[in-house]
Amino acid sequence: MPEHAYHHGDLASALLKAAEEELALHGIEAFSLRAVAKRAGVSHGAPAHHFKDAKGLLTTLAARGYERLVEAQVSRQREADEDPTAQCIASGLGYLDFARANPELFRLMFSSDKPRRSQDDFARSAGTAFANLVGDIRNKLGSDPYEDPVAMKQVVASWSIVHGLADLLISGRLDAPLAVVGTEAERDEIMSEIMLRVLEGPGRA
Amino acid sequence: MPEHAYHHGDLASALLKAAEEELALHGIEAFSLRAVAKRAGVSHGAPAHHFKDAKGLLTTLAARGYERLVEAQVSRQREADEDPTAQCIASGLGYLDFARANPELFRLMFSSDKPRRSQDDFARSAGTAFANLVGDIRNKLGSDPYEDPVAMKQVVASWSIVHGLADLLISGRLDAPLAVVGTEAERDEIMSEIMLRVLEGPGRA
DNA sequence: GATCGATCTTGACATCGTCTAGATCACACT
DNA sequence: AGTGTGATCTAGACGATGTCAAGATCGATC
Repeated sequence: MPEHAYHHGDLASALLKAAEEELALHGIEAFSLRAVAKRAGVSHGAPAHHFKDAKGLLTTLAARGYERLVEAQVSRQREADEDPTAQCIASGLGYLDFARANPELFRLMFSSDKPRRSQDDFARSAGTAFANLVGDIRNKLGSDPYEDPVAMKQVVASWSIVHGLADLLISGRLDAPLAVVGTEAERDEIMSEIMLRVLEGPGRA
Repeated sequence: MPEHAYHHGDLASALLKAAEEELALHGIEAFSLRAVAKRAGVSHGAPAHHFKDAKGLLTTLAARGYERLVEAQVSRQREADEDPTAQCIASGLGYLDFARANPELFRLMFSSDKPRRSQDDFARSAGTAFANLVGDIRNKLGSDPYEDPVAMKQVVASWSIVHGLADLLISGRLDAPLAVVGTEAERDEIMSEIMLRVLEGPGRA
């Protein structure tokens, strides 16, 4: 394999890899397409042939992110009890795992308008991630959220508590409040208990 | 008052006003300092004398945002029952009001690293907002979160559910799930019930 | 073995944030 | 009252950015 093949062979994935490294290093707000090209060892105009523009590249990167988000959730679910409630909690913990491991990618996926949400790969990946959440809630409640408004409200509530925890966590805003927490297991325990409050549904009060 | 005074008189606040308009129009990711200067009717170099750089301007803008966030919360609290739990709910609804009314400013405040969080005005304003939350929880639980870990956990949980709802709301991700919701009162009712689950603390399950 | 399309390079352009030097004005001091 | 001094704003420059257009290079196919 020549050191500098004119045709890279698999520049698309090389660019995605370089883009993620750049993203993790400098964040979405300092993201530079030219820096990505340089990191991949190609000229600044090369990416245009594989991704229409910077948004195209970032959209696909975000789409891959949703796939890995689901993987992180499923990974937790495999280790958890098969009880529907435990599965929901595990899914939430996986969501937090992913956010903590890939904070800038998480921001790109949820708090940026660079990705084109209507683009095929993004819509599909984000769609399956949401479908999984809906499925978990259906398993727990025994009713389809698309038919039962109460179940859909549970979807909204569950997503919101997990997403809120994730977003505040990666922005460092829970550092001080959670300063006491020592081990990771302790943190998981706290997060689980908080998510459980929402999962238990409307209180009797 | 001359049409074009060489010395503007109050350029600092004129720039903040122009910056907020630009922010609301194009979002933080397409924010341009030169566009702000043009909107304020001054040269592109003028802002530098009042704010060190773009981050300086955006930091102060975010700081003002926190003050208005608190105002929105207090406004809801005044209309609510004086019961501590109702006050917490009202504060959350004010948080949602603010996010929906100023989505891009909200993003700047919580999901951007442009603001310098250590800058005086930002730290102070954000600190007050957080202190209010801590105060509301203390009123409800009767114990100081800074001394009682259980109360601090309640702070984390309450902030997270409200913030998660707000962030997902302004990104449009709850549009489909909440499509059924008709009136604003209905939406408030749903949001209140969800927040109440977290406020009621650990379930008995 | 020539051709054609896909891939990549190179250079150009407008726009961006920031720096510097200079113009202009308000205000205080003599 | 006149002067100058500092604060305020303008104007031009620089490097960096995303995107576009034109050209060079390679692989595959006929």
